[in-house]
Parts: sequence; structure tokens; C-alpha cells
Amino acid sequence: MRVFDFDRVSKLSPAVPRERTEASPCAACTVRGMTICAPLDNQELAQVSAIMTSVELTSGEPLFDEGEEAGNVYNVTSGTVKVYKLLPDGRRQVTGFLFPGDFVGLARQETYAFSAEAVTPCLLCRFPRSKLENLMQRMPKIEQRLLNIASNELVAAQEQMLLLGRKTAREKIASFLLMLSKRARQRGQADDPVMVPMSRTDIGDYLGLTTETVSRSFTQLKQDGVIQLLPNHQVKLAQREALEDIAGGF
Amino acid sequence: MRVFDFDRVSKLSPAVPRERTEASPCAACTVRGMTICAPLDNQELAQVSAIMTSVELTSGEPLFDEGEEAGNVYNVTSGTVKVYKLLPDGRRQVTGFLFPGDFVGLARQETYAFSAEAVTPCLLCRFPRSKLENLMQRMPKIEQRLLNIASNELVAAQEQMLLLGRKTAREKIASFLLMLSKRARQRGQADDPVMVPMSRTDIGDYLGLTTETVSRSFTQLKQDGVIQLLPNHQVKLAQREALEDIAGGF
DNA sequence: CCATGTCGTTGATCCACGTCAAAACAGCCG
DNA sequence: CGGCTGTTTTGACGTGGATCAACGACATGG
Repeated sequence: MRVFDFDRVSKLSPAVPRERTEASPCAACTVRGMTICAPLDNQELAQVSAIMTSVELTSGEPLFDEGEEAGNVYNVTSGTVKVYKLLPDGRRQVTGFLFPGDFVGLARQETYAFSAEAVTPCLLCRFPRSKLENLMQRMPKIEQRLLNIASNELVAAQEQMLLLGRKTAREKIASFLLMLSKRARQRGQADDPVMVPMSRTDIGDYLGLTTETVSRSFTQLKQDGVIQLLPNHQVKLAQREALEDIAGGF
Repeated sequence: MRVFDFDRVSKLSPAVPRERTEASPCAACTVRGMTICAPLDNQELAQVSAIMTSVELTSGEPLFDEGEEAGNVYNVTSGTVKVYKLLPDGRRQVTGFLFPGDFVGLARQETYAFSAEAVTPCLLCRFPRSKLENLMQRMPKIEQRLLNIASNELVAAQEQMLLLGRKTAREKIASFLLMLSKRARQRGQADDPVMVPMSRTDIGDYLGLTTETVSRSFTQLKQDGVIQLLPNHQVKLAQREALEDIAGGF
């Protein structure tokens, strides 16, 4: 596929708390290093924060639906969001999970190409698309950042196609757990007992499986001693090496 | 997923032959309207064409391999290219087919995230990445165009995930034929007897199926009178409406 | 025009995962 | 603490597509 990256500005770095003295709500943002705001200086940040509003979602609350007019873009600051597409008969494909620092954007059309919904209670930054576009005219750094984000997503999308088209249920679950672990680490969070906040149904819809098969694959990996299922939606990666071999198709 | 589009510059338009008088090889480019070069004026085009070299590939010839250093990006000007990822045991996922006007780019890493190979004899424009980056500094229009391209690809990637994760073999084949038809139309080519230049194996690797299942699904659609299999890799969409219903999961 | 390799089609069988059903469990509130 | 509700797990069974195996249909070159 045709991924690209001309971003020389900023590499993805673990989020570190920032302490600032200005009044901007972005000043204390703990995930700025991973967001669209990463390359901005304080003055630019103030301009961006001026058009931003906060959004709070409870578990299961929709953010927007596929086909709706795409008026806003978002940045997740806390919680987990899922984005998905539906077939007319209700079959669902979750195309991604979004964590703090992740960007929820939109298609080139004037309508969203997918639905987005909170998996856990969430906090997001909302930017009206038109206003952000104006801002981008004056700040090409944002455009570069977006291209960089899009490139990363494209690489991830291809990886997911390989998973969906060619991996077994066991391999899919192993890959999924490692993906969660890696992304938690990138956010500066614990990467070993991995938080798995989403339901079996959501996982199945993400991996192209049923809940029953997801559950059975977890059980099987547990019985093989590769993982341990802990309380509170946590999973211990008891044998990370083995899990990586399974995920990679060895 | 987090797609985005801030491109107000150029909408995708059917490729029309252009007649120009300058010496630039791009002057006569028949697919310029769809490429990265679309928004450029003649003077800019000359600068871009100065760093461009032509590449010719025979059927089955590799363009580059996953993991290789990503030194160049390409634009397909004629022929069909496939891009794919492999698992260690040889399982293959074709993540895309590229036609004239399509861009073959790269990941944010310094290495390609996938392999690319000619399906038919091909002609491509090659751009050294570093030189194009320099050019982009001076021509933000190219950057905007790339973001636009990346956004479109992200939408397509999500559609493909829905297909891979949730559609039946029959629905996959129907969707595939309609995709080929639509893209041919966008290029200004015949969209009804649709050209299907790739092998059953390639189609299977794109749709997450085996060659046998691809063949059986074609036969089934033919027997249902929805399509006709013509010589020379062509397929007639005898009942486009019905095909669209099947593809959409109705 | 036939020999030869590649690709596509068809048939028979198998199995990973889906489906259907029910039990076990986990929150949650009264 | 116990009943209620939704989620996860487990079990029994069915099936769509994979696998294995011929066979037919083209292209290509001698």
C-alpha cells in the first residue's frame, strides 16, 4: 500500500506530564507528546486551545455515527474509544481502538466513514473541523503532524489486514494482546499486566471472530501457560516470547 | 479509525490526456490528474520531473521488498502493481492493487512495511525520497496532496477490514469486482466489462480466501447470471444492482 | 501444430470456527 | 446479603471455506 512519511518534526515519544504556567487547559495535558499538538510552541498551543472544547462520554455513549456530517475531530485524553463499521444485517467490524493521545479524525467526504463510541468513560478534546482547517493554513506543522499520524495508521491498517485475512484465532488473540501492551508502553503505562477494557464482543468484532472463539482462545492460551487472566480486565503476559512467536505465525 | 482530510485543493477527477509543449516527460502524462502532481503548475512540475526517473517492470518483477531500505517512492503510470505482506510460513496478504495514477509510498520507518511487485508489465515514476522531501518544503501543495491521498487510503483500508473480517466469500468477490469497476471508471477506463489482470491466487490473497474458493465463487456468480466470465481477463457485470446488493451484505 | 508449463476449475473430504444452548460468574442495587 | 442483569465461559453440534487431488484450458515456444 501507499504509505508515506515526510515528518521530520517529531517522533512518537512516551507521554510525560508537562507543567506549564499559562492558563490554557492544554498546559497540563499529559498526552500532548503523542497528539496533534506535539509540535506546537506555547503561542500556537494557545490558538489551538482557543477553538477546543472538552467532551465527556460515559461507557457505551456514541461520539458520532457513520454517515453523519463530519463537523468535528477529536483527540482522546482519557478512556478508550472504539470505531467501527456495520453491515445492513448488523455484522460489525471494529476498525480500531483509540487510547489517550490518539486522534479521531474523518474522511475526505463531508460525512464520517465510521461510527465512534466510548468503551469506558472518556474525556476528549473536540476541534471544529473548519476552525482547525483555518489554523492549519497558518501552521503547516499541524499538517505535517497529521500526515505523520495518517502514515502510522496506514501501516497499522496493513498489519490488521494481514491479521484479519491470514491469521488463526490463536494468532489473532496473541497479536491483539501484544498490540495493547505495546501501545500502553508508548503511553508510558504499564505494559505487562495489560489492561483489556473492552468486551469479548468488541474484541471479536475487531479480530473477525465470535465472542465464543475469543473466549476459547483466551482459555487455551491460559492453559498453555502463555498468559494469565487477572481480575479487573487485566491480562498477565506470562511468556511474552512465546506470545510473540504465536502472534508472528512461527 | 482516525482519518482526516484538510485538502481543499483538488478533488479526484477522471484522468484526461494532457497536451503540453514543454519538454518535460510529465507534460504528456495521462494520469496526472490523479497523482501527487495534480495540484502543481508547469514550473513546479518541471522541478518535480527533474528529480524523477522512469522505471519499467515486467510481469512478476519485484519493485521492492518489505524490510528493504525505503529510498524511493513511486507513481504508477501504466500496468498493475500488487503490494503485500508475508508471514514466516509463506501465508500472504495482498494489502492493495495499484493502477495508473496510484502512489506507492512508504512508512515512517526507514524501511518498507510491505513488498511491491508488478502484476502486469508496468511503467512507474520513481522519486528519491530525500529529494522529494526537499521539494515538499517549498511546495506545501504536495504535502496537502499526500495527506489527501493518505486519507483516502485509510477509508479504503477500513472498508477492506470490514470485508476481511465480516463478509462471506461471495460478498468478498462481489465487492472486489465492484471496486475494480469503480477504480477503472475513475481512471476514465471502461467500467463494465471490467479488466481483472491479477491471478486467482492474488485475488485470494487480497480477499483472505484460497484460489479454489475464489474460483468457486466466480462460478457461482456466473451461474446465478450476475456476472459473465469473458476471455482476456475480463468480467461482464451482467446485473450490477444484484452485485451491489451482494457486496453490501443485503 | 504439438509439447509443456502455468493457471483455473471442479470434486471429495476435513476441520477451524460459527452457531445454538446453557451454565458460571460478576457487578450492582435494594 | 441475595436477587437481577449482563457478560463470560463451556459444551455439543453444524458448516463455510480450506485442503488435497485430478483434470481442463490456455498461453508460449519450439
